[in-house]
Amino acid sequence: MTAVKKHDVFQAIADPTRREILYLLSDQRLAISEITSHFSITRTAVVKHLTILSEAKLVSGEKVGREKIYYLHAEPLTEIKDWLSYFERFWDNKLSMLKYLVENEEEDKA
Amino acid sequence: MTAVKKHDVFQAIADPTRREILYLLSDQRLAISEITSHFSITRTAVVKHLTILSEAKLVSGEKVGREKIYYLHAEPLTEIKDWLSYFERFWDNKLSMLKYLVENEEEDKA
DNA sequence: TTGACATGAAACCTTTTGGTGTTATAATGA
DNA sequence: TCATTATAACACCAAAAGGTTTCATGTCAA
Repeated sequence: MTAVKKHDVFQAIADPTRREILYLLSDQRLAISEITSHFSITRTAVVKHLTILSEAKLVSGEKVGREKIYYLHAEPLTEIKDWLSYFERFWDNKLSMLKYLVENEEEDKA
Repeated sequence: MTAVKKHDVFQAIADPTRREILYLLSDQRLAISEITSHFSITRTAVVKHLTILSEAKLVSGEKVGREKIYYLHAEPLTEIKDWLSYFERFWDNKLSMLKYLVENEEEDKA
């Protein structure tokens, strides 16, 4: 898919297959063929998804014998969490927002 | 880009321009041309980004006179927050994880 | 009514995505 | 040693992403 460093963590989680891979690796370390067995796509396609996840530093692979074992590295997801935190006030403060609107409405009446 | 409903919220936030648009709209409602003035891309490209954001229900547009005013609708971002919450244990529990590892190491020594 | 402004819509272009298939190489196990 | 297993490394492909340009249409303000 790609050669150099390109994909960031936002792009990495954009694909449902990649999100599923992250979920699989949250429980256990898995070889490429084991990951592939969970999907209906080819091993080659899985490897490309793993490459993108690697570029985003979300997974790492380690060669063990003839297998390559992948494992989760969740820390980069904090970047998304941080980005999200800015927008949290727009749903967390729904009640205070409503309160504010009601108060202003009463001022209009007065 | 697309006609029918296709893009989900994960795809919508994958693009940095779209994330910037969401940020712009968090302060104020803006017309298409006003949004465009913040970027170095054409109005047409901005409209396509707005369409994708609309499909993900993250923004809505309202025609006012000859302008089309867009505004933020942040609630769908909770889907990302919820997804993220599953992985939070992998960075929040770093200290407990370390504690666990140290304890196991001592057991190995014994 | 006439421009200037704001948008809509279509056609087109290039690069990236998400897949496939094939071939080659390395480790395993009987 | 030999067939099997697990990957790596390519080449190839259709469709989607992200842009652009061009032209048409609706609206506001004189």
